[in-house]
Amino acid sequence: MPQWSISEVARRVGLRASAIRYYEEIGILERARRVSGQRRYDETVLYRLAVVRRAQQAGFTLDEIRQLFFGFSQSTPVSQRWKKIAERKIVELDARMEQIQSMRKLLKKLETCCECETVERCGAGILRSALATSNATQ
Amino acid sequence: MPQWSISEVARRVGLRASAIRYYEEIGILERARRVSGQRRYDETVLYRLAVVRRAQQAGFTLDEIRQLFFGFSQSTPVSQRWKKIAERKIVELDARMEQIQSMRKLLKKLETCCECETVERCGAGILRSALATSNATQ
DNA sequence: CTACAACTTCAAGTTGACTTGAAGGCAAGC
DNA sequence: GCTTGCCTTCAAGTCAACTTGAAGTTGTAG
Repeated sequence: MPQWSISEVARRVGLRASAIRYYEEIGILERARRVSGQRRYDETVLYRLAVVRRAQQAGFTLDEIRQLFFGFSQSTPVSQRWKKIAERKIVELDARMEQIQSMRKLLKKLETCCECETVERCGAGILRSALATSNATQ
Repeated sequence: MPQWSISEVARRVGLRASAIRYYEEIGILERARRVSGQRRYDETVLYRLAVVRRAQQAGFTLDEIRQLFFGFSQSTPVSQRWKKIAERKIVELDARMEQIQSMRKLLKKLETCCECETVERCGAGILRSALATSNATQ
């Protein structure tokens, strides 16, 4: 069983030690055990941080991450609460994907055609398509 | 030709007036003409703000938006510079899409199966898949 | 003339996710 | 015993993207 210091963990996952301390402070990581005052970690922290990173990349806030993944460890097993949050989040993710898709199209179009010193024209297109697909977001 | 006040524009696009002033301040919007000190807009501002919103939803910072869309209006027509930024951005968007996909899968899996009081196990899965698909991001 | 709503500018505050800095603790090497 | 390096805590700073507040201006309605 390896016992890593905070800076070793930081190096392994590509974070700063300060970020890991911060995660502990806000409850994303549980309080690490200490050896003469210093934090010691084993490999489970790597997995936990992998989940955190993925979730962040997908647009979750740290608060949401704590709720979704670490909010109710012992009490609730899978729970309705979790399911609801997850479902809502999946809808959000789908929306984000569409937005990104549409931005990608716009970039591609501007990249190839392009009478695009008039970004306003593209804006008109966006407005039209936004109206066309109904006003989905917000 | 309609001439809107700042709060009318704000209402139409779903922003606060303060946000529109801020956009002018940082150069996302060009300085609006004034009638006795007050800003007046026509419809082109709607298009511009539509582009801005879409870009934001796709994860662009205001700084990037200014560079990409409004950074070099008169000087460069479509320019290499633009193309490079756009290409880089498209790659980024693709990466974001994949991350979101993978998060979606994770949520779905946790939602349906689920021996998931051990989020760490899922973390192990993520780490494996991250290694599998080569360490793409950062 | 006064009141009022809607605007103006400018400075300072807010939120999320950290980082940086100060002041100090502990173990290893010389 | 002293220096060095890595660690600790706690408070304050940073950045983006705005928002809020204060103090003042303008045009209209009564």
